[in-house]
Amino acid sequence: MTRYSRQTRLLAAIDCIIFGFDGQELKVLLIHRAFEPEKGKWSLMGGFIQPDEGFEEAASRILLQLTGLKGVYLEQLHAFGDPARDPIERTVSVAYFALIDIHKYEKQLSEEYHPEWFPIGSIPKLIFDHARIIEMGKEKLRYKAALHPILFELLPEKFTIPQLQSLYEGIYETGLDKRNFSRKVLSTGLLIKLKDKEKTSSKKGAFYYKLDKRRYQAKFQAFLNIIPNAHKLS
Amino acid sequence: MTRYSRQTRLLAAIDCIIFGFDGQELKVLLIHRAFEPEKGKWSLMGGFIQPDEGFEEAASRILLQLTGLKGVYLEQLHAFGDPARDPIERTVSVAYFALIDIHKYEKQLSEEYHPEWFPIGSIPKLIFDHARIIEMGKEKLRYKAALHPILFELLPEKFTIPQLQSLYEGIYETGLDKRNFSRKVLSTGLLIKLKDKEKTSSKKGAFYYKLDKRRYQAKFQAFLNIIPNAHKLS
DNA sequence: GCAATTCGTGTCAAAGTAACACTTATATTT
DNA sequence: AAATATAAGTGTTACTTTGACACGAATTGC
Repeated sequence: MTRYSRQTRLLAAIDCIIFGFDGQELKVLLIHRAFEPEKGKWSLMGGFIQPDEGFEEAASRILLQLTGLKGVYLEQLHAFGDPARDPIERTVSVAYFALIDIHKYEKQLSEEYHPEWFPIGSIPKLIFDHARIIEMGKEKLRYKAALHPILFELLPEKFTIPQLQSLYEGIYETGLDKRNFSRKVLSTGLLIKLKDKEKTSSKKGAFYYKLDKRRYQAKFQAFLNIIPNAHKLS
Repeated sequence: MTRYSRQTRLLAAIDCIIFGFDGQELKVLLIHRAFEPEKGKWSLMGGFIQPDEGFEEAASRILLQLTGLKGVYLEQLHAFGDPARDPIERTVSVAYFALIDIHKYEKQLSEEYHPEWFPIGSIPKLIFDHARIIEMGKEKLRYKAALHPILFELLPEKFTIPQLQSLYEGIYETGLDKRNFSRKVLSTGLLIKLKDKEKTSSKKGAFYYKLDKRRYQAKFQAFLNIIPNAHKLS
């Protein structure tokens, strides 16, 4: 026996939602689709799964192609299998989302795709079901970030507490009390205070912190509860 | 343009983890695989995705085939894509998990598969990567049930609070204080007390409750936090 | 009518949460 | 050099939630 008989075979693709944070709002990196159909339209970065390539492997490859980045936070979001989602030929898509430091991304790498960052609230019209994929990705990011310290993946190695707070405020589109916020994040024990300050955004300057990577690994599953009333989230 | 050229096509299957609760422990329904390879070995219930069939649709079909049940709680768990997971031919699997009332399941329906319930702690050797799929399913169920009221799906329409508590204790393999437990579940406002009692398991008898379906829909996203120290879960 | 069993409930101390305002450090302006 | 403007950093208090803990109530079988 070498194959299963009388079964339909189909294409499998990976699509990546690439999230970044510019200091103000959550953004998504989109490309101009490189081939027909819908060539030139806005799309998530994606690609077909190659023979002998696993899903994570394919997702990393695609991410590397567009951003030049390796070792990035990458998580499977959902598999999309509507028979009509690609009009040319049935293609299932396994969607991943990646969290990257937006400053590490070098635009010039990928001339071919003319990528651009879009605020999560102003996504252009997208091909196929990519709008729905992004919607689900945004929800999962909010959900997960309310419980686990993953948003650090969107920041540079050194960051200030006000920057971290802006990030949470941007993701949840809400204001947070800075006294409560700082008390909570510091109480996790995940942050190490550095000696230098970030001075561009205030006269006084804010101390830099970095992640305590050992504890980050260990406490990853711990619930942060940064967001008051996280249970009211959709 | 009718097809994408130079891309490999592959098989796509659905596998279903069917969870049930017998009053003592969490169980999984397994079958004897019906065809080669590994014919007769223990396996999750599954099947190939048919042309023009979406994932949820396929998962429902497969569940119906084995259990005769419709309208069951069904959620996508994860897509598995290791190129070598099926030795015959590359097959990706989209795994779903279902929560059913174990008493509604009628064994005789599915002669073909010789299905059996196994306690989650005593799963036999399974084909392919099904052991890992179940492991992930168990974790996701625990994770999700700590935050959302999904375990009701495992109980009959009418149930008592002691039964509900046994369920939580079974899922989390822990003991719970009945005073605190009852206070918490009642405070959700999801339960409606009925006038009759369940009398088989105690002399005094325990009042039946049923779910308030309106509030269940509305509060589904609400965090229950039934499990003290849920953040210590793996 | 006595014993045995499981159901059902209340209190209290501790921890966690959310609301709230002022001082500090520094750069810029006058 | 003094005044001003700006964002950083910090502490207290009231309230809510949590977890630990024990006994009376209802019923059955002996």
